[in-house]
Amino acid sequence: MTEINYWLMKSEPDAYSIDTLKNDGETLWDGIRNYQARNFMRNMNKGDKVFFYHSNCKPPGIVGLMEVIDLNIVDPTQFDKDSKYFDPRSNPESPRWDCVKVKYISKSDKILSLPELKNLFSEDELLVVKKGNRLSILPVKYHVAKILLEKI
DNA sequence: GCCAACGTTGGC
DNA sequence: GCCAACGTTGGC
Repeated sequence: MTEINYWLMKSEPDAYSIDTLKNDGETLWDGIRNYQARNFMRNMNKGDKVFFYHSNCKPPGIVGLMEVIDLNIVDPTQFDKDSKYFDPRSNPESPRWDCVKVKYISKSDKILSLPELKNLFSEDELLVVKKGNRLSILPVKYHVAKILLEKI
């Protein structure tokens, strides 16, 4: 019996938006080049739910929900010289970066904006409301996730 | 192992 | 555009 956990993953809508995911159906969450964020992905299980967060836009906030459907996938962009995520220090024998595959579940009727999230949760409850937090993948506590699921 | 310089993220 | 936060790099 594998535990279902909850996460939040950020993407700039100009780069990859909830609408793009809705259209694609599923996608590889590649291009993560931060060890902490990568390690969170390594802790994911199939069936985990992920809140999709639009960052670096107005307003930033949660815009939908997705689900983890595949694990431990070698990130192909690290070997692609034409990719902005190319990593010359990674090699195929021991890939440095991996990722998960997610599928679209739902898009919110209305964005749950960062100011609203700050009203609902403290920094300790939900890391994304913490000032200066740059991590693009964050765990979400169960009791927080339950509240979020009712609001998106 | 320390730390200064530098780069990136992302809200405002 | 500014800047706070903080990860990464490289010299020593």
